[in-house]
Amino acid sequence: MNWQKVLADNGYRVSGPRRLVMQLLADSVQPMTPLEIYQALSQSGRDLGMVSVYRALELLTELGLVCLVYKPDGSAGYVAGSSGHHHHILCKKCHCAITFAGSEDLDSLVKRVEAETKFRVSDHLLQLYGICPECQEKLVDSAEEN
Amino acid sequence: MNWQKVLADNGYRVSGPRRLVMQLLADSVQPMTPLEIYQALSQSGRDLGMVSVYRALELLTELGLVCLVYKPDGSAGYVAGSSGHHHHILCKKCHCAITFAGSEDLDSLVKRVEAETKFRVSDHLLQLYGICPECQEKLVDSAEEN
DNA sequence: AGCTTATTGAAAAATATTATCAATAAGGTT
DNA sequence: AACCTTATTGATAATATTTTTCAATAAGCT
Repeated sequence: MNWQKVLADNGYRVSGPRRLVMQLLADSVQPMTPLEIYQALSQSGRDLGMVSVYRALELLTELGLVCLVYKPDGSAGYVAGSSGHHHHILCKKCHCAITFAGSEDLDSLVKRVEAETKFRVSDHLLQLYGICPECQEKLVDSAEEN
Repeated sequence: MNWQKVLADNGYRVSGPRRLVMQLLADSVQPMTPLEIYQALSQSGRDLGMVSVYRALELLTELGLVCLVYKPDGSAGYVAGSSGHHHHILCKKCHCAITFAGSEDLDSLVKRVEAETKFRVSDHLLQLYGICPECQEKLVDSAEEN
């Protein structure tokens, strides 16, 4: 199911700005803020308003086509989102973000916390932070130079 | 280890605004935004500047005395933080937030993701969402009325 | 009580986000 | 392929949020 179809099936048009934002995020390995998105598109000659970036992001997020992720410093950015239950892992070095599938791995934790707190858990926010394979390589290389 | 001591031990003074913000958050069951904190304190007669709220929050967060949590709608708020490795669970009804201890529950998930992605994981962001015991009660009560 | 200097608060500046509304363009229809 | 309907855009203005600046204040030491 491609993103154009998701838009169409929900009664939305595949407009220029939406296409630009979606494609940019799909091509980017790093989460981007609204301003970064606007600047990247402007600089590559696309003419669109900041407002359209906000609106496109809002809609695409609502439809699950992009996700809001939190960087290690607490600031937020958008990434193209895969379908299904998933989470993100972010590299602290190069700031790339990739997804991993959600699974029943959290079940035992959720059960424990429900017992402890008497909450009924319905949902969660989970992100991992670390160093991506490429940046691990670079760290090894620079260590060898010494 | 009380919060005054943490401030002092790190070379900071226990000032009026810092005390007000810290005590307000300690008494609040819900995460609060800087603006909400400022308004709550102003309305209860305390005279302090918005800027001081921002500065106090920045410092207290840095020292681990308060935590930034993300509400279900994606907006953020501050809560008084307990010490040690912990996470938060938020109620979708009344928006109260309480902490639960972190543990090795995530280990198997982290191992799986490291194997899948070749990332080296160092850190994580985890929050749970659900319905707190009190709100579960209320839901039952209101159902009985019908 | 006095001294030193971290901290505050008011005001202004810089950023970020949202609302308004006429002009435009997407996608169906002929 | 031209036309019509209306969702969507973009320019501008209005709001809201966060940061900077710097003289005045007060926390904590002596």
